[in-house]
Amino acid sequence: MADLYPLPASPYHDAASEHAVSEFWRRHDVFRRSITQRAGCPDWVFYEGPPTANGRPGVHHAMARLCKDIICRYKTMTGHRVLRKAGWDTHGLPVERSVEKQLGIQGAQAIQAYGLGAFNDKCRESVWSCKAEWDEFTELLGYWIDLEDPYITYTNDYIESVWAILQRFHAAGMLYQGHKVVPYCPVCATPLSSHELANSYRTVQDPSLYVRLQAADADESFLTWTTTPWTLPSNVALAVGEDFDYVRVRHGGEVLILAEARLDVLDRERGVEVVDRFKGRALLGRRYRQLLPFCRVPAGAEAFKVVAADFVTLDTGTGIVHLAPAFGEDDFKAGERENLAVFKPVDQNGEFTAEVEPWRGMHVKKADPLIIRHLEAAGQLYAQATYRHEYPFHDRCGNALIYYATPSWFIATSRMRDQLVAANADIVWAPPEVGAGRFGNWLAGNIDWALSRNRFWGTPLNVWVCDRCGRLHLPVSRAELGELTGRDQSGLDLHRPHVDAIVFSCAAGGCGGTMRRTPEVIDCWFDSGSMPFAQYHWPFENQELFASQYPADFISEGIDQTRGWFYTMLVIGTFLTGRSSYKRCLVNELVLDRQGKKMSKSVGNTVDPMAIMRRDGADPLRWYLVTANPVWLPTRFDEEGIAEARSKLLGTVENTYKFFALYANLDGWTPEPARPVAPTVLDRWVLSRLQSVTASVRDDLEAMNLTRAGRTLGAFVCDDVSNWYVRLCRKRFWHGAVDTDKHTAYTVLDTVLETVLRLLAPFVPFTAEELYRGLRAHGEADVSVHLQDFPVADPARQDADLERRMRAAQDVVSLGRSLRQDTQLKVRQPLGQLLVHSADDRAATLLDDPTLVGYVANELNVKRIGALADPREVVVVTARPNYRALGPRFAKQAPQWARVIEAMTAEQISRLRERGEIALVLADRQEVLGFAEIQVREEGIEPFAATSEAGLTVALDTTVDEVLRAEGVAREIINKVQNLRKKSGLEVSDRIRLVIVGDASARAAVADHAERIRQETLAESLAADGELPHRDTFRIDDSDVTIMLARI
RNA sequence: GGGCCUAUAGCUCAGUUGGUUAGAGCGCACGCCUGAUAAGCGUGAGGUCGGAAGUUCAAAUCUUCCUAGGCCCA
Repeated sequence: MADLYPLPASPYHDAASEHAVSEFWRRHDVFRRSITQRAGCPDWVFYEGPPTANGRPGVHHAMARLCKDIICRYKTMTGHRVLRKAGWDTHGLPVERSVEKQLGIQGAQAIQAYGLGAFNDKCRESVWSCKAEWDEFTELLGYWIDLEDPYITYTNDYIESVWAILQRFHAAGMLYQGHKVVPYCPVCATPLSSHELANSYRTVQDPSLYVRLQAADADESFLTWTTTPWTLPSNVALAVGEDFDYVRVRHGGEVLILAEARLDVLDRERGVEVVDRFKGRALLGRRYRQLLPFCRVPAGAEAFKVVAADFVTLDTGTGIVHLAPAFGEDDFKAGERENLAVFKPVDQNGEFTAEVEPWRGMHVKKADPLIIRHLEAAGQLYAQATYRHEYPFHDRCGNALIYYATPSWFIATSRMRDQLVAANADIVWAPPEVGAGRFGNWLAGNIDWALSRNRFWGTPLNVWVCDRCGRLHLPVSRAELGELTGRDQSGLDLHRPHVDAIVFSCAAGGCGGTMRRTPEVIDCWFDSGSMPFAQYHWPFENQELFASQYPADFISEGIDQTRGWFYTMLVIGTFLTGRSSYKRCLVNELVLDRQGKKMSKSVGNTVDPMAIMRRDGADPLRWYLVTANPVWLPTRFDEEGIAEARSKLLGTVENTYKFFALYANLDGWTPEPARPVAPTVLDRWVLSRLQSVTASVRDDLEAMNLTRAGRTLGAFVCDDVSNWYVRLCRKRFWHGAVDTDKHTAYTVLDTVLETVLRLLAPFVPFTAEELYRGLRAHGEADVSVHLQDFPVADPARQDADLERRMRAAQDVVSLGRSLRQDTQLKVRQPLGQLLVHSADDRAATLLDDPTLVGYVANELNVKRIGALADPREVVVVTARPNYRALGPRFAKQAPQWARVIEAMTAEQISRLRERGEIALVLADRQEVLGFAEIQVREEGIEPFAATSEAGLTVALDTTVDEVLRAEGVAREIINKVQNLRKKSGLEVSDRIRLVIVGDASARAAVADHAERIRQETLAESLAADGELPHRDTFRIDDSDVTIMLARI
């Protein structure tokens, strides 16, 4: 017959036991039912931030998904319907990259040559290259997400939603074309995104020029500095720091202007005479002559003047920075602000255009030496040297990148700044500083969103431009394209190159032009930020579903999403609905290696979560990641921590279940709610703790503090349930019939286990499920902990006073053990008495409770526990100041009063003890002090050993008289016999014959306790001499005792 | 260079509104239990709280600066 309460499948937690749980979930459709059974309940809306399936899942994904999973499972159990639609981010450069690698080609031209259609087809496949691994990852981790019906950003429906959103931005006048300075590879003729630059910096020597620019209105020159001579023909302004100090110096035969802090760059030998000193702001608006007069200033633009900029530093150069807006982002922004001309005499291959006549057709870097020579000849070069610095290179072709202004489409998000800041104020952030700090600062300094990418695999920018009148039109669907072109476009793939071929005539009256699509694709962050809308094909379908699922109650991602998904979600949601698309956001930090270094493939310190989960299962990893460190702090990943999670939490909870199952199976016990119970103080205590823990865990989960919730729960399971309750209750399960007390014990332990498993379910869903089913299924096929409600604390069962008393009992035990350790009196040696005292009522209430006293006496092996009426009897008392009370009362005098307290005599202390207060004098001042100001400490005197902690004093009578000694020896002998039995390979139930040979005192001890020795060692006979096969000799209480035994 | 975060025992982390005796787990040492046993329990050693200055009667805690690490952005 099968056990009523089956034991876990594996002796200890591993992947196999979890696999069985997974199978159960699949067979009984538990995930789906956990949602459908909450139909009609309030929605708790969750949005999945889409991962890309063409990279392998890493341990940081495990962290992020855990945060989502725990909250979603919790909310489901608290009676919400939590739809969890999966999503996949499928567009973007990483996908293109991997396909280029796979095809062995690189660069825009190579892709064009390969064929855009074929290339994008490859991208579409490549997106799923790691799909199988992701599926396994999701399954192994126990991450419950609806993979059947995910949103996929490359589908036509999704693209239509994105288009519809962008069209609205356009309709609101928020879309415009401008310029953006981007890192650019002139050899590959391709712009790079800034994150592609991350690892491409190298230290190089570049020319470093000091150049003089002749002032237009005086016989003096501005001295500037550059490491990119080729940008000098494009110079349109000089930037200074408004608040920096600048000087005019007579130097050789000339007058130069530069920052005072940079005077060192001048050649001292030519003489340096400072003739004037002023702030940078005095220079603003000054004009100078164009250095290399190749480019013309277009009408309406400014050029060749001094402007202010906050990026000017005094670390290098002259404090006067040369600006070429086409070739530097700072320069470009300053240029926009100051309405400066943009000279861009460099073509897309990085070669000078015809404007720069002397060097036209020459690659800019190659022209550097020629430019230097030219300046030298013209007397404009003050000095030259070389400069070592970091400069970016294209990691594909190895060529130096240049910063280069390219046309780009923007969304004018800076106009929404106030709205964005207001919407952010409504978001609950965990931890709060992310919202207030990093994210808030970023919003406050919001700049327009550069939306377009000159790439291939992405949502095409749905901007069609008339080639005659320049009018824009943004179609939003295949249907609209059909109308515009007069052809059925329902089968059209909304990707390049197919959409590139779509042209239609301009609708503007009498224009007659042709509208063609602008070639860019959209930043894939716009895709993912559109997901609240696009996942339901809004606004074309599912209006009601959308309305019920907007905004999200909860999202959770890594901190790296601050300016990624968190931002794009906020912008798009706020623009379309006036509010953020998410109400709460739980942020998780990176997972670092053991040394606190970032994990990276090249360093080889990555951790493979799959390998861990395939071996140990997911629950140890889950528990470790959540409880090791607050999820929003960087976690140093330590595999030993996983083993600890397994042995500590999972091992303990499983062991507690096994303990219960062992006896409940023997007794055939099942819950009988109607049968009367008689709870002991221990029962009431553990149930009270259970309520307190439940309340605390709920509070923490509501506040998205997963770590504290987990730690509270773990401490309860290990310390309170297993280590104290079960330990002290074991005997209740031993004796025969199921009487009221035994039934009560079963009922309480069953309740505690059942509740704990529901509390644990969101954190360790496999273990909780396996044990919960063991406890409750009884052959019913589809019982699942994940279909239950999350526990609610019952204040009626909470007893704060009892918890406090029990705490005191635990403290007394701990102090008593400490005393035994100090005095070398092992617990096996019985002692006569233990005395307890506390300034408050803890000792008294503890002593009033005979059950608690019994536990303590048993744990400490003492015959009697009593009150320590007058601590002076057994202890030396000292008074210690309590600064917490003294400080506010005496302020500066506090340390002096502290010294008065420390000097109190024994008489004074006992007077304080008796009356609760005492008058003390400092200088001429007399004050009445009480226990609030004075703490009394005790230390033992013979024969008592005493110690105190937190106002609780314990004194142990160390007297060992003949009776106690004999009992101690007897217990020692029992212990040795048991060890010898075990060593000799006997079964626990084997009966034995026993011979104990020792000196007179040992014989006396054995004689006194013969009955007990026989009973505990299962000895049929006990003799003082003889020969038996198994023997050993021990040193007990300073004499040799030989023990022999034989199995009967 | 800027913003945000972190630094406490050998390791991983707690430490409430400032209160003088800074805690836990692991590891280590010693010991206990042997009727939850491929388990369980206890005790102990170990810290000038990253560094420096300041505020205060009192600083791990508040302020400033510095150092190291992380994330994001230039």
